Amino acid sequence: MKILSADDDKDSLALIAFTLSQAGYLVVKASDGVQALRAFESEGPDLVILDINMPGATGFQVCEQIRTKSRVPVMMLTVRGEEEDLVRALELGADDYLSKPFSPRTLLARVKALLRRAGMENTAPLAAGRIRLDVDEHTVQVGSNPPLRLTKLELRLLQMLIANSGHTVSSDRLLMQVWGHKGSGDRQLLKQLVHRLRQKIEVDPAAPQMLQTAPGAGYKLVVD
Amino acid sequence: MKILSADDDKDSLALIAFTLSQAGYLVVKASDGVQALRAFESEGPDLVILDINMPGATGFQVCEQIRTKSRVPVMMLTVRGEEEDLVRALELGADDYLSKPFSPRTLLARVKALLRRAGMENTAPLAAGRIRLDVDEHTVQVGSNPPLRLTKLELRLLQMLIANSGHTVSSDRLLMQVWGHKGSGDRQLLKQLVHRLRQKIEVDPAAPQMLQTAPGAGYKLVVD
DNA sequence: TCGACGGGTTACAAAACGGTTATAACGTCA
DNA sequence: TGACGTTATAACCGTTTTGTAACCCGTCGA
Repeated sequence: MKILSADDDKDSLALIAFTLSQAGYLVVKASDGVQALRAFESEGPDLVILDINMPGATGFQVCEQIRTKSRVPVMMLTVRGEEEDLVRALELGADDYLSKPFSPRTLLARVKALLRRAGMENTAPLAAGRIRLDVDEHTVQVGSNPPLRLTKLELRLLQMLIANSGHTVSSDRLLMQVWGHKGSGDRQLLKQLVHRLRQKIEVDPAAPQMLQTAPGAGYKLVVD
Repeated sequence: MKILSADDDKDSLALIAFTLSQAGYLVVKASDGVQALRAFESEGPDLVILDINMPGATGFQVCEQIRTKSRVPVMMLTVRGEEEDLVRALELGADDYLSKPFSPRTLLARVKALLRRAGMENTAPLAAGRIRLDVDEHTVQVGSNPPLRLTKLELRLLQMLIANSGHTVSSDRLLMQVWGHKGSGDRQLLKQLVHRLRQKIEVDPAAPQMLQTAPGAGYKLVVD
């Protein structure tokens, strides 16, 4: 498990790196925003920890950049009392925050919780019932039918539904997970994507068996 | 979702209650530590917000008491610059803190984050007597009957009634909780919604057993 | 006895929702 | 560049949900 930590305060960075290393994580360090972005590109970490106040590019900018291309969990470090910063961070798509100063124990607990929530810890068995998903190939296989190619968005949607198979996932959450933060509120996008996905995976797209609608709530994947 | 807020500063308490109510939470108020503990016992809130400086019993004491019997998320309110307080609060088992003064937006963001972290956001198995509510699916199950689909408003109403099951909830309170500020004063909306909900969940909608009227006051959910 | 009031019921209109289709914008790759 | 697959935006339709108004019918006090 690889974690990218960016902070311009050497001591703080060292403490974070030490704590996480002790816990068995591989830590990549960056001491400013530009470095952080470069490291993000080259290392492809599973989680990112960003200090808000950094030279080069602020944590906000880095977070925003990362969110344009990835949904990797992001934790922001704020200084105590700067609530405005915090709100902005969450709005930019950060998944959690931690106020300095914090204890190593707290940091570790939060990191673990984030990884668990993102479903990173257990290599997500991307299958449910008769549906098997191949993320690398961008394909699904339903039953013993030949595999179908999926687009990026279709794949992500199906991924979310499979991860919660049997339970309804709210439209808002799907919007958030599939499109990132910007998509929130846009019903049409989801409507369309669901429609296209149904055309591909349902036997009779007009009477969906697997990708069912939960009126007023969202959608759910029904497996036998 | 029920939140207990304790603060001896009337203005502060009112602001918190208003903000959270607007966001759809059910708020229980307390203006000192003793009240807070009593309310905690009787209401069983899903989250507790405690001001540190309170007469009766300080936020510390209340937090400590709560922690002896519950793992409910606790947020502490501190005044800026009192670092020792903060550390002590976290040591006593508080999950988060907020420095006064704070913006409503900030409060809401933190509360949501806390509930999310506690896994309360949608998995709350809301139930009272023979009634079980599935917020994700937008369904109720009465006894062993097949689950019924509820609309958004019906769900919210039932949620409020279940959260206070056995006690009468005033019409004004329901109006506020279900529709937000705009609905205040409009009895007809509530009348209608109650009627529709009764049609769905009551065996004989003309003689309601569960969703009873408290004449001149409001409605209450009666469970065996 | 009357009439105002609160609550229940009925009926209908307005708005929101979900599915569908069409079309435009965008990105990629030959 | 142009063709293609993908994604975004808009319009339309039928259905469900919600809002609004009217009426009914008890109770209660003048």
